[in-house]
Amino acid sequence: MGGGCDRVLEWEAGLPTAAELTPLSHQLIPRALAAAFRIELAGASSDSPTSHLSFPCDDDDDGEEDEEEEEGEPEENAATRGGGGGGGGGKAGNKKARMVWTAELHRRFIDAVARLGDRAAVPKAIVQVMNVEGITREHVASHLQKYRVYLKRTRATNGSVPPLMPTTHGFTFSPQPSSDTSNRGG
DNA sequence: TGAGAAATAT
DNA sequence: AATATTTCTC
Repeated sequence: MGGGCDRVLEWEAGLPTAAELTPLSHQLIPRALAAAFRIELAGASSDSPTSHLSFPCDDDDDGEEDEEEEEGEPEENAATRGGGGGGGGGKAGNKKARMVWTAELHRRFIDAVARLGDRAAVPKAIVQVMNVEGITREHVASHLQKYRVYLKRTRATNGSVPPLMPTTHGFTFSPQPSSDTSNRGG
């Protein structure tokens, strides 16, 4: 089964292009880091303009237990999906619904945080580098808490055993920032 | 205004 | 339990 340690960022193609990163480099990201991206992106010259991920929102007014799915919209998690995702039929203009943090969304989140670094891993920046449609600062802010709490928990108990997350999402992210790791300087 | 954390609500 | 919302502080 292929697999093993697949740290291959397949969604790498969905990363924001230089044009989108440029505005970020204004002050959010250290120039050295931003510059590194430019090099990568420049050399990659990948297609995929911008894959917009969106959450499978289902408006449910009364929301207490019991929920039925009538719409013909198959619950398609953006996860395990390359770009297609909501681009196909999902039309924007969704209402507010509970955000479903799929593994894919997590990846964007984790990766965004990793790229920015503890220094700039703020909701505002994360939201931007994730480039997920419909996501808000509050969304990531809320999850950021969970994420941080999770880290604290794992670190507090033991700094190396719990590779798995007690959730259905599976927070399996490697401590490795990435191959580029251009955080040099200083 | 924006982020971080805790409490709190659904 | 997971996510959202609110409250408070910096």
